[in-house]
Amino acid sequence: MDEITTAAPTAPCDGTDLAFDVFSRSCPSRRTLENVTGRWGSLTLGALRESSLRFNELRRRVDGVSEKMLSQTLHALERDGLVHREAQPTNPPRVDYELTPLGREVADRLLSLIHFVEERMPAVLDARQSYDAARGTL
Amino acid sequence: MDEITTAAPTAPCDGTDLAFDVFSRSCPSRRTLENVTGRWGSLTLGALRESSLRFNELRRRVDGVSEKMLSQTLHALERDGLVHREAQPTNPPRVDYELTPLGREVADRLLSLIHFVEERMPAVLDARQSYDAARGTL
DNA sequence: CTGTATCCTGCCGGATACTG
DNA sequence: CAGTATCCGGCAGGATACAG
Repeated sequence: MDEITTAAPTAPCDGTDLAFDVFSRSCPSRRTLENVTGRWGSLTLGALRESSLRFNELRRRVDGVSEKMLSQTLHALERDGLVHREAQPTNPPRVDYELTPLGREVADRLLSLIHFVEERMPAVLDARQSYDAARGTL
Repeated sequence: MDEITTAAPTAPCDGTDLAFDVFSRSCPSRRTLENVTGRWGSLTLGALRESSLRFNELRRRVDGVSEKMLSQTLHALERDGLVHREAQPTNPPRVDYELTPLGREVADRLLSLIHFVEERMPAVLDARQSYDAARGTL
């Protein structure tokens, strides 16, 4: 079933008292951070912050995601307690995905970042031009 | 040189007036978001927010990153105008990396997310146990 | 509609060696 | 120290087919 099993070896983290320091390899928080900030995780959480959505609504909103990756992403986020899956046993089946309270707090911080990046894209694009121009004339 | 050249095809984004909507494929902001939130990008920005660092200091701080990936990550972030590279022509060479003002604003939002995730890891770990337990008994 | 199972490929990224 | 060049294995992830 192609899991994203975390499999922290034995030690949760380093011997420090910063219990979940994401900077150390083999700390479970790093994996969660990757689930959250990853290519599809960030967009999925962002989309769900706006409203709860069904599977195919999500697929359309997160432009470019495949069925497989969306399914995988949702499972990982559900497992981490950030997304709640609400299945209605109707026919045809209807499944809604919504953020948990914890997921909402994560998504808020994520969206703050996302919106900031979108807002400042002109500056980023300028920086790229300067950088590429400087490179070109070397 | 194994670039991370963005190469937006022609259209910057979708035909919408949301100029840089990260949710649409082939919008440059999505690539920048990936540079920022990616596996190594997020940790690199997080580390540099605390203090400016030299190449090998960064390598040690961002536990697990290879020379190649750190180099690549730094180039991408520098190109996007988030990181400034200060090389001193001494011998042995000394190069310091520091955030630009824009990079600092991005890193602040990123660290808000990172710290929140670290802080809530116990809840995440609990959620995982419940999820896995429920799966196991199916 | 909401997914899972399978196959297959590209490229991510680690290891290693080398340069200034 | 601060990187670049090269090789190459593994896995992310897309396409497709199928199931409930």
